[in-house]
Amino acid sequence: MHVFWRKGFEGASLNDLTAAMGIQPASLYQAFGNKRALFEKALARYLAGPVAFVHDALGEPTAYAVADRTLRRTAEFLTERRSRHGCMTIQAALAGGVESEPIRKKLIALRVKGQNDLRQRFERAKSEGDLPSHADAADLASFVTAVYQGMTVQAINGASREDLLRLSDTALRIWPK
Amino acid sequence: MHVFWRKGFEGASLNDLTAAMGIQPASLYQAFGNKRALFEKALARYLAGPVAFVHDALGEPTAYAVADRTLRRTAEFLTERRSRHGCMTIQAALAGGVESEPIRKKLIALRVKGQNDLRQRFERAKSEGDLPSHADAADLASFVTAVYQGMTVQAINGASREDLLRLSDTALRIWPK
DNA sequence: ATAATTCTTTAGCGATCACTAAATAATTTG
DNA sequence: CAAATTATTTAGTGATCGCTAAAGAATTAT
Repeated sequence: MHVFWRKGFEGASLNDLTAAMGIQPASLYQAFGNKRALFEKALARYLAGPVAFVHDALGEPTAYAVADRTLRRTAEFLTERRSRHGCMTIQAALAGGVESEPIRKKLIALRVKGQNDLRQRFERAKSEGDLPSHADAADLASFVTAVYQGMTVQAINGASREDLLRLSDTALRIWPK
Repeated sequence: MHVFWRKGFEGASLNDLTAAMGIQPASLYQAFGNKRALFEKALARYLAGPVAFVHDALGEPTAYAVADRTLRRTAEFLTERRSRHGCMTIQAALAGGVESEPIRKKLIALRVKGQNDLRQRFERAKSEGDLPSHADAADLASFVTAVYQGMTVQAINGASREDLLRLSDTALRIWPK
């Protein structure tokens, strides 16, 4: 997971992977089938572990709390030592050759799903009167997601935790009252 | 430029490049030296052409107009057919192996510079009374940049021009008056 | 026109890519 | 315990990677 996280799908060679796992190529293939299947296992582990907070944040009581918690935790997460090189779902395969296209499509679906989850949560917030009726759930979801994604790039650029937390605060100033 | 733009630095093979240019590998090396030098030429052309509007927008008379123009033109740019696969400065080399590290560093420097240019423009706006004194130029620059970067990811995800223009509008609601 | 120079092609370099057959070692089963 | 199964290592596969020497073709300079 860490090798794919740092180097991306194409950038992580089998040599990198087997060295990190302390096994030989044939063992890797016997256990996982191929590089893509291994990546998907690693991705599942990544989603269930390091970035589970994104899903957890949906449980906050209000839409604002959801957005606030998501962005704040993201800022903290991206400035942990292990994730200074960004978010795996974004940078593991943004661009690449044809052989990584299935991976790119999978990551796109994942990102779209995250944005949809947020939209649905905000729609619920509207029906609960927690967001004003003039607020647009899809727009807010797109916005929070964009800030989240921009944070990843800026973390790779070397931004500090304070930088990203301030970015989070700035972004939340748009919140409809 | 288009091959690197679509596939990234590592994802673009010499075969892809020579095929697109209609020449043989040895001609490419005689003309450019190596793959990295060719990438840097293509990157320079990209900056001077397709995304020159980012620099141009700094010439707008007010800070708000700068931000508005930047985000709006970005939304339009990212939904042109040729750039549906994102912005080259972001996705050409976010992650990768050690051999692409100089490219990644170059792109990081470029993104940081863009953010700095924006910050300086906003500082000028403060001194011109065009932004309130309580506004933080660095925070606004980080914010506009993050939205710009998030837009790129969402364009790759398949967002429509209307989606991105609404995102631009939503983001500008934070603007300090 | 001839010589010098530049560019392009042909052909192939060593290295690394993802991946695997066959043999060996370890473990589990009866 | 022996037999069957599973896992690991050894040693390599063909394909592709970025790149280049040498020869031929085109262009430029004299």
